[in-house]
This record gives sequence, C-alpha cells and structure tokens, in this order.
Amino acid sequence: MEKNIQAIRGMHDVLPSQTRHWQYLEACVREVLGRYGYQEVRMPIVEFTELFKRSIGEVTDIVEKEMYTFEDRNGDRLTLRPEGTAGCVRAVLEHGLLHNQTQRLWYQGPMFRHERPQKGRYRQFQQIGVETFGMAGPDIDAELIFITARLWKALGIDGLELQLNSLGTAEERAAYRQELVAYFGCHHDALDEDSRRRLHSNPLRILDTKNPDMAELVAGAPVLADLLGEGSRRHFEQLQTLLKAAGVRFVFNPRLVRGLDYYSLTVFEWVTDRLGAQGTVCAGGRYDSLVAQLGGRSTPAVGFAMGVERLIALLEADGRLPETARADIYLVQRGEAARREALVLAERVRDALPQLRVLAHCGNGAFKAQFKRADHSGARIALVLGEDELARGEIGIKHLRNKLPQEAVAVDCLVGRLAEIFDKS
RNA sequence: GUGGGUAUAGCUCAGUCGGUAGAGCCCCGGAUUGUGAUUCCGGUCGUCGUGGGUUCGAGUCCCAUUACCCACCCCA
Repeated sequence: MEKNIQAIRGMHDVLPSQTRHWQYLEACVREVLGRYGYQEVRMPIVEFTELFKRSIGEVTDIVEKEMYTFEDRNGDRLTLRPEGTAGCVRAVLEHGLLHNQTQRLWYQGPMFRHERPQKGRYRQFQQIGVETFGMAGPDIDAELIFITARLWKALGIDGLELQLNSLGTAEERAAYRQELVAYFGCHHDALDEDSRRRLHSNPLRILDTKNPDMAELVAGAPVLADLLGEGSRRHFEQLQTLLKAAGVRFVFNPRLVRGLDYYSLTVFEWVTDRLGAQGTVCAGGRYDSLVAQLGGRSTPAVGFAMGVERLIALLEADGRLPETARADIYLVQRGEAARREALVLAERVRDALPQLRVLAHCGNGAFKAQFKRADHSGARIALVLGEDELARGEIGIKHLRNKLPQEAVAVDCLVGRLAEIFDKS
C-alpha cells in the first residue's frame, strides 16, 4: 500500500495560527537589534562541508554524526548548515567586511542537525544569531548580553537565568584540557561510559555530568578559573562589573562549557526550567581565534544565538502571544450582479482604507452561511450587498459586535462612513 | 545512536470480559421568503498508524514495523 507523504522527521510546518507568533517575535527582535545599530545579513543555507569541520571542530557531535551532508552533482561535499556562525564568518571574510572596520550583524533562519527529536529539539530549527567582529573588550560582551536582556523584557519573558563562565584563551583552555585528561585518566575506572567517551571528545563536558556517582570525582577535578591568566581574569571581571552596573543579574557557572570548539573567554547561556530537558533558550560567547582559523586576519569576535522554537514555546506557555489577526470587514453578497459588484466595492474600500482587512465572500454560499462566516472571521462589521441594495445604489452595514441597528448608506458615502466607524476604536 | 510511552473522525478524546465504531468541537442543511455568535432539529466525516498471527469473531490479545511524544546523549 502506498504511504502518504509526510514531513521529514523533526521538521515541522508552522501553520497560520502560529505564524502570527513567529512574526511577533521576529518583529520584536528586529526592533531591538535595530536600536543597537545591528544590521541583518542573509547567508546561504548550504555551505561546503569543510567550513563546518574547520570551525565547529572535527570531533564534536555536530560534525561527527549530526550534519546533513551530501554530494553535489559536481562532486562537492556540501552540508546543510548546523549553525550560523561559521557561515557568517565565511561571508564577512569573503566580502572583506572586516577590513579595518568593526561589524555588528545578525541573521535569522533554519539550521539542520540530524538528532533524535524531542521537546525543544528539532532537526530543522530556527535560530536568530548575532555576531560582532573586531572588538576585543568585555564591553561588547556586555552589550550583547544587554541586548538579550532587553529582548526578554520587550517580549515579556521573565524567569530566565543568565549563566556566565570564562573558558580562557585558546592556550589556557588547551592547558586545562590536558590537566583534565590527565586527572580523569588517572581515575579511568571511576568514569562512567559517557565520560570515557568524553575524555577524548570533550573532556570539559565531564564536569557537567548528571551522574551522581561521579560527583565526588568531579568535585576533585582541577578548576579552570585557577589556570586563567591575568588577561583572561581581568576580561571576565570587567564584564561582571559592567553587568552589575547595568543591573543584569547572572550566576557564575564554572561548569558551563560550549559544545563548539571555537569558543574562548566569555561564554554565557540564558536558561529556563520550564522547557523540559532543553532549557537553553539563548547561548553564545567569544570566539577570538575563529576568523584567523578560517583564513582571515586575526580578529576578535563574539556572538550568540537564540532558539526560536524554544522562545515561542515559552511565550505560548505564558499566553504572551497576540491572537491571529482577524478581519475588520466581511462583505456578503447575493445575486449575480451583486457578486460582481461586491468585488469591485471591496477593492475600492481597500484603496481608500488601507489599514483595514477586508474579506470578500467568494463563491456560492447561502446568505445565512455568509453571515456565519462573517461572524467567524472576527470582522466587526458585515457589508451587505444584495439585489435590494444594488437596486437602490446602497450598501448595508451590519454591526456584528454591538447592538447598533443595521444601516444603509449610499455607495458613494460608504468609505466615509467606514472611516468614521473604525476611527472611533 | 540508546531507553520508555503513545497511535480510534479535521481537532480533543471515550470504547468494559474479544462480540456489528462512539461523544464533544468543527463543518453542512433546516426552524415562514435576505441576516451571524445563543437555542432546537437533522446530516457528512473512520483502511481503529501499517503488516502479519491467535480466534467462530480483534479497536481490544501476541509479534513485527513505522510515526509521534518524552528522556539519555548532545545542543539553540
């Protein structure tokens, strides 16, 4: 038997009842970022596989088993982007946007990771990313965090916790990594299966284990903060001072590690406990070595990304989202001549009153049913054009949301009368 | 990749011990001619996820499979 075609696992349609929510969120983001002077960039969804391998890191889960990679018709290895930073860096390098200048950029779009879907985690998911280039100080780190805090406020999201950590420079982190591997290597027998694997892939992750049997071992592990050099330490302290000065609350989380290889110094996450296991709603950090790593002149950079589905889930849980837009006017008609006239009339109303949403009934349908639809559309008034009205050169205005009696106005006066009605609200 | 749960109408869900498939919502029609949301009456809608098996008989029991959900892993 033939199977119905359905959406790819982990990839979802956004239906009309939800698009309104997305648009609201996007408008909010656009507005806030605009106020900080950030500019939107749009990159391709597909890049050379090599780009992601070189930026995200060969031994990360993303590169090893989560990428949608395929061969192009001419034999190129291509990958559906699993995150946005790599492509953004590639784009600014390719177009010389880092030549003697700083950049504050943002983008939005789908990312793809072949993971097992669950709440808040999908194979195609939407991210809004923000990246800045050419600024090395903690002030730009703080600015990014201010942006996020302002965004939560604008959206009405509260209850998020900001977690903060410093990973040090690439050298410091490498040194720390070695110490960790040495330490856990000595206690190899005490490691659980996951941690043994992490020992090679991402030893910093071991610190974040959820296994209580490992708690003691982890507690005795060397601490990254002890290995930070003077520069890293000052950067981190200054950032904290800036956050405090601006009244942005945060929690120092020494176990906060990012999964991608390119991070250094500042890393942060906004988390919630209301979304199940996928509690990170926004995360980012500094990646001062990535630009050089991808062939550019060494350029400091810092950025973050938000998971749009997760933010929407939060907003929906709080009932913070606007209703789907309703119609303002529904035009019902009856009779052949009226049907033709109705469409023309609707056009005229749209010409004169562009802010109104005008639905004209199309096709057949009992008069009664048309009113039913008018009601259902949410329209405040129904315009009635039947044989009688047509003969008299009039149009009926029926108020659907209050007790006002139905009016009849000359067709020429309709626009003026409608303007009056909708002006009052 | 690993584990657990679920699958019945467009939606939300009942369905007893194995005995002919149900409700609410939605949609459509009607309640004196051309007027909605309330009320009343009537109506449409199902490969009971899919494929096998047990049985006189399976939505129900068994096996397999697929999809979805949740968690692990990982991450936004």
